[in-house]
Amino acid sequence: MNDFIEYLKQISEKWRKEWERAKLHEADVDESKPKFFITAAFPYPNSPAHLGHSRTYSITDAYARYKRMSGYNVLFPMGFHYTGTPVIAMTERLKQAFECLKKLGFEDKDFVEKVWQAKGSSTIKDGIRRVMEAEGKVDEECVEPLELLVLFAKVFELPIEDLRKITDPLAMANYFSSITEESMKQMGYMIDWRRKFTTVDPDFQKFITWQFLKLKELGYIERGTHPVAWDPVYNTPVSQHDTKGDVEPEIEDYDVILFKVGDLYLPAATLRAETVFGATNVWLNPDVEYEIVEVNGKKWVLSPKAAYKIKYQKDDVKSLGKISAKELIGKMALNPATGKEIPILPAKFVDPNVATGVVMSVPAHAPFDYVALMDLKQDPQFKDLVERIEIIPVIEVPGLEEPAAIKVVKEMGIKSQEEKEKLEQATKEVYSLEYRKGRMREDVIEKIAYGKETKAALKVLLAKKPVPDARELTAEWLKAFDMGDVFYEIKNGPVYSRFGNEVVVKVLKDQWFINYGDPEWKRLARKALAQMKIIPERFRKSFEDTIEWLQRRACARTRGLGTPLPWDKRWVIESLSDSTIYMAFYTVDHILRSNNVKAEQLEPEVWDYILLGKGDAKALSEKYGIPENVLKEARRSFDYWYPVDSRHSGMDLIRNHLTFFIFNHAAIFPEDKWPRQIVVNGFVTLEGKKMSKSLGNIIPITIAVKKYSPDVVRLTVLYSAEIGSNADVSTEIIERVINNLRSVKELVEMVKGFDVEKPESLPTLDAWLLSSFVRDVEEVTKAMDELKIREATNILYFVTLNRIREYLETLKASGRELDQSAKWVLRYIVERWVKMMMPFTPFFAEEMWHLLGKETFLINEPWPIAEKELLDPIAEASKRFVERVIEDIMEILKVAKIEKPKKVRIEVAPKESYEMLKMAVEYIEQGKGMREFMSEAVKTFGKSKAKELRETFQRALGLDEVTRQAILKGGLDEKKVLEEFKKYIEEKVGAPVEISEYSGGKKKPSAMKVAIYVE
RNA sequence: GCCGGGGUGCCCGAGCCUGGCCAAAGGGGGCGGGCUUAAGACCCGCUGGCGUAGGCCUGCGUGGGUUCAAAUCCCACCCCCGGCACCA
Repeated sequence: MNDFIEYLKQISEKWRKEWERAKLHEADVDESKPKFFITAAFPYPNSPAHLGHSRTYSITDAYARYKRMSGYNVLFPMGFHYTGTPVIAMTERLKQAFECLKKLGFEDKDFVEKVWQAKGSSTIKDGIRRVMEAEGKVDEECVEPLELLVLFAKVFELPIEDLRKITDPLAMANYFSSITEESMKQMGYMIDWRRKFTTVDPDFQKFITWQFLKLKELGYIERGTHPVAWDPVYNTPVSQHDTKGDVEPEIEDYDVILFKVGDLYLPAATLRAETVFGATNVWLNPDVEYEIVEVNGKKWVLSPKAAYKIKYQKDDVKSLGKISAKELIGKMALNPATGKEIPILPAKFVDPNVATGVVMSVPAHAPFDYVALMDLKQDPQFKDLVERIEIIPVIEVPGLEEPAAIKVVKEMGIKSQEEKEKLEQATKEVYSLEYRKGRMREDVIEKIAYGKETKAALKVLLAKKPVPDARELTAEWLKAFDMGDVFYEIKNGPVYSRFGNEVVVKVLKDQWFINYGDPEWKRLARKALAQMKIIPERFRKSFEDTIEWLQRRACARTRGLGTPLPWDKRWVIESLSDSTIYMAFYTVDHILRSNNVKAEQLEPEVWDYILLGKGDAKALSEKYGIPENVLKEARRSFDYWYPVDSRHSGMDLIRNHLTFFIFNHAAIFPEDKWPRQIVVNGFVTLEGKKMSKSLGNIIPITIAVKKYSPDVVRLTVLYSAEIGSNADVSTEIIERVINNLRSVKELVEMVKGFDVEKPESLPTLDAWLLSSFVRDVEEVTKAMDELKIREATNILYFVTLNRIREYLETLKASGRELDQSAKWVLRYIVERWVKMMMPFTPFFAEEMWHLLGKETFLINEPWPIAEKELLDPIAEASKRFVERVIEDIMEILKVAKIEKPKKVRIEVAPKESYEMLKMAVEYIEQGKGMREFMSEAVKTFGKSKAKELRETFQRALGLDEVTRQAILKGGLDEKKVLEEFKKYIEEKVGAPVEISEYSGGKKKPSAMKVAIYVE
């Protein structure tokens, strides 16, 4: 096995050189051919590319190669995404790692080795902790940065000397992009590397500048106040690609309701403002030292965490000191909604880390509150207070007598607030029930302490209203008289930025946004999507939902590499915003660069000309000093290659990048330049497990290639799963792939010397093989058109291979040699078969092609055509028929317990039986039923045959399509076929076989169903 | 609750779009045999039940339906997974 892998690696290096020398992957404008522009999402060079990347790129490449062989002029380019936090955060962590080593006095290589040993089968972090403990140098802050160092050194096998050199972003990006580029070349991707660029190249930045000026001109850029997820240390907004674990931070707004106590306010945070009418008390966590903070001129009591968070959300926040919860508990607070005084009580379930750390208590509708109150009844200090509390139901649900919270708590048998899990489940139930079916009770309003006018107004607004409406109204009403406010919280928190800091919500005053919420823009995006092909189609809905869901999106950062915002250079355009139409850049950059066009010359007007065809080349040439022909060539190139015909990426990018891609194209380009197709693929898992940094089970492409060869890696990821689902790479599949490639090679070596004329006619066996192969060609082609790559590879590397093996075995068992016919058929098939392997295992296919004596580059050969005239349903049906006869004989032997048969006699049906069957098939093919068939057939064959006719029709119904075709074409001469395969049958059955016409025995054969006698 | 995916034999997993070569590909595991001093690798056979003649029965989440014929099409339901909504 190792020898074979060595062989595969060797041929891959050989052909890589040959291809590069021949500039085989460079694509230029060629008006004589239809073009196909295919792109895959470019990577962030913050680590070397791994198997997960290789899936997207291998799919893209296989498709590119298929299209090229199908007659298209195919352009497949690649670049590198240097922008933003992904790269910079990695350098920060690496820097920290080296500082940690120094601080803790570890020697780098020695440390890494020790960790790797200590790790065992657990996580890298555990390994680090073990080593730290063993050496008595524990520093939790250092665990994470050091994890990265170990990952790079051991999993990615990068020399530590190299790592020391790449602690600034540009150096790191350059280093990893060159490794990734090399691995892509090793994998044989058909990339036109002349067009490579990075997102910090000056000319690219000018292109992005143009794009943003366009967006601004169109009114899609806004400046405004908006809550954003924020790294409080690095002072920069964060989104999915800026967080650890790529979590999109979600912002949730709590309504804050101010309960007055003396000159202080308790800001209770709630998601259910409408229940304030049923608030019976306010909860504080008795163990927390609260802080008094001045917000908008009022003194709010907040948990320490909330006091910290609110500084990012409000102006003029002043800390005024501390107050322990105990000082407030027992006092009365004013419920602003009802005008009634309610007590402040202690509750441990109140989490000071969530929202304000102050909660209002609505026992009728919140299980936590209800249970906490019941608990308090046991407390002598609060017993009296609690017993005076009257539970006030605010919401009614049809069919429910009791308030929902109480009912659910009773049903679930919850006894104390310690039963957190149960309570959370109860809460879920109550809320979803009341949200969907609940309405505000009329009597709620009666109980409030305000005057007639207020009551009347509230009654009109709230009584009998559905919960969602009432919620909004209540919150608005409270805000209107300064008793309500908003507090933002990270909903899926805690979320950490890539720098390692806990993300907070910041209300940004002058942030720049792209407004994907613009209705006109949304309309264009919908239209663009509607015209686009989405593969697999079932993801279309996700795109539609994302288009609807997208709103304003912060598009600038204060940190990281990238293009400054053209009108406000303090900001850098963030990574998901500068990568939406960059495919256009590939169509022209090598032209501009090879003609020495400088970034300074690439002013917006120039881009207007190149990308939109606006303006006059001659005038622009004079103005900016770019030769006119260069401008024209760039314009022509863009116009030729654009739009993008197929865009490839992983499915995690649907909700951001891919949808932004649609939006931005729709905004900037005319309709005929909108993308044509998006192809989305799933992830790669290893032996059923997600690849993860912490486990260190990531396989970089470079290492996989070293271990298994490029073709094996490619075929494995391509074959593992169909495009839309996750692909599991396992040694099991890898081994099968290797074995099959080896078998293919053996066949090619056998066939390479076959050089014979096409024979006059083919034996049935050969005609069967040939015909089946033609069907394979047809199916593989169809599968590739639909990007069913698993299906295509399955047919080629497994089905076809097995059939050829079967053919050879049958040939041998029939006592035939590799005669002219066999040689011709095998040669015919193997040549085309090898061709079709080009998209999936290009190096291997190329080598096989040349083994066959060919001298052209296979990628320049046309994709095989399924030659329909070679289809032979009679041969296919005959082969099946023979197999069926053998099966039947074996079955008889088994059932009759005959171990060593002396002789097998087969009798075939008389002609008449065939005529009946043919007639039956004709009727079935015309969609006619048994009744029609019988009435006509009885006339032809006579009434005495009625029973046989009925049976024939039944049998015909069960026949497969190919056999039916064969019968319509005249059917098979069963006797002849059996004679032809006699030796083979004898070999299989282990006894001499005798074939004859029906001789009137007790078993009556019929068409396609022989009579068998075993002696 | 909404949207999407899924439930297949001891296990994994294809098939379902386009109904019939489907007792259901391919693996894995198990059993038996070959090769070998032996193990491993490799090769062959068996692996739902019954059956002394190629047959019958049961079967692809559950229950119905369409059809000459359903794993495949339609309806309803149950369960699992992902996303969203919702939830102190």
